[in-house]
Amino acid sequence: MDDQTRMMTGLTGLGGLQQADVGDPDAVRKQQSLGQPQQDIGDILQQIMAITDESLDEAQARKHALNCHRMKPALFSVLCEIKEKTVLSIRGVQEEDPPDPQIMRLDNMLLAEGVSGPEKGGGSAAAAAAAAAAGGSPTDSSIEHSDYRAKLAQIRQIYHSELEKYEQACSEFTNHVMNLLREQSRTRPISPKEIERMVAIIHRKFSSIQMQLKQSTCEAVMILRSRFLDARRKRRNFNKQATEVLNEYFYSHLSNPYPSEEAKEELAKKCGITVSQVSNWFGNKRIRYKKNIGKFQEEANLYAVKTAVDAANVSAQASQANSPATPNSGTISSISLDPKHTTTHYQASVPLQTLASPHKHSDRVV
DNA sequence: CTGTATGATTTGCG
DNA sequence: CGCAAATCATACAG
Repeated sequence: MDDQTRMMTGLTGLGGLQQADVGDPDAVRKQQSLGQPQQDIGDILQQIMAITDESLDEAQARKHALNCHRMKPALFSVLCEIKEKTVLSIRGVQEEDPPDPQIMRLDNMLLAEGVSGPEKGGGSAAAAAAAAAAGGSPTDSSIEHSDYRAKLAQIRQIYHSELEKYEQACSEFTNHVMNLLREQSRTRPISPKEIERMVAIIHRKFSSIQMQLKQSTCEAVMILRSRFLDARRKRRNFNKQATEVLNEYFYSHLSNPYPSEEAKEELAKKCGITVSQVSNWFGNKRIRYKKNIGKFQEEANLYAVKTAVDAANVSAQASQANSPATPNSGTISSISLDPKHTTTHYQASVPLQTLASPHKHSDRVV
């Protein structure tokens, strides 16, 4: 590597150890017997350089010979020292670790989508995460579309298994490299810092791979999401019975067609739809009714009759013929918009009718 | 294919 | 956050 050559030149430069009689294998023995350290060192270095050109067996033998050389420990320590310095300087130069904003964004998104969060956290966790992530995704907390969930779960599973795979591969590889380096450190000067650096490099590489994984997971989620939204736009009409139930409620509460949360839940259950669908329905219904009451006249009469029949069935309280007040009794109405009108009286303060229509109580009175 | 009905979404307000 | 209003995009009837 780069370090190695630098180290070598550094060393030779340091000691001025260039030798004339290089390349002669027999030189070692001659020099050894002569006991000239400088020559020794130069020669040893030369031999080290030459090792790559030798056959494996020869190289092995040479290596062993060098290892047993009496100068070896000293030379080794010098090399280590130099290496330490170079590695340190390299480290100093290229050590910067800014928390990548890109990866942070990906993390946040995955968390918000409930992909990387706690297992099967459910809508609440996802919503909370979304809220925390400030992204403010319009996550409907009551998404019950199992398709979407199933696919999201699938993505999550793939994501996690891949992540695990990478993590495992990373640690395996790191271990491998560390073992290798440790092994080599007996014959080659390797400082702990260098190992550390190597590990850091490996981790960086692997985390970049992980980022790619996160990126593509995000993309998959986005695609799924958009497709899901499209699918939601591909609406299906509610079945007849559901609209009937809804209409019944609407027209029997025409004076105050704002079902409470509980009422919505009940309606949703009865109709086999979600609470937000109930809310949508009432929102649409109110606005459309108000916009063109005439158009709904027939419908209104129809359900008014229905309600009247029901009311008659339930109780013979003729005293309040005016108010069809729901079977579940009046506790709810006080919650909604107009606290003032709790004091019995007529339903004069009706938002719908006040806004739109010349008061036509007649249709409601049956 | 066209017009209407209708569920869902967006926008803006309090 | 719940609602009104406007709007979108499809379903459905003719």
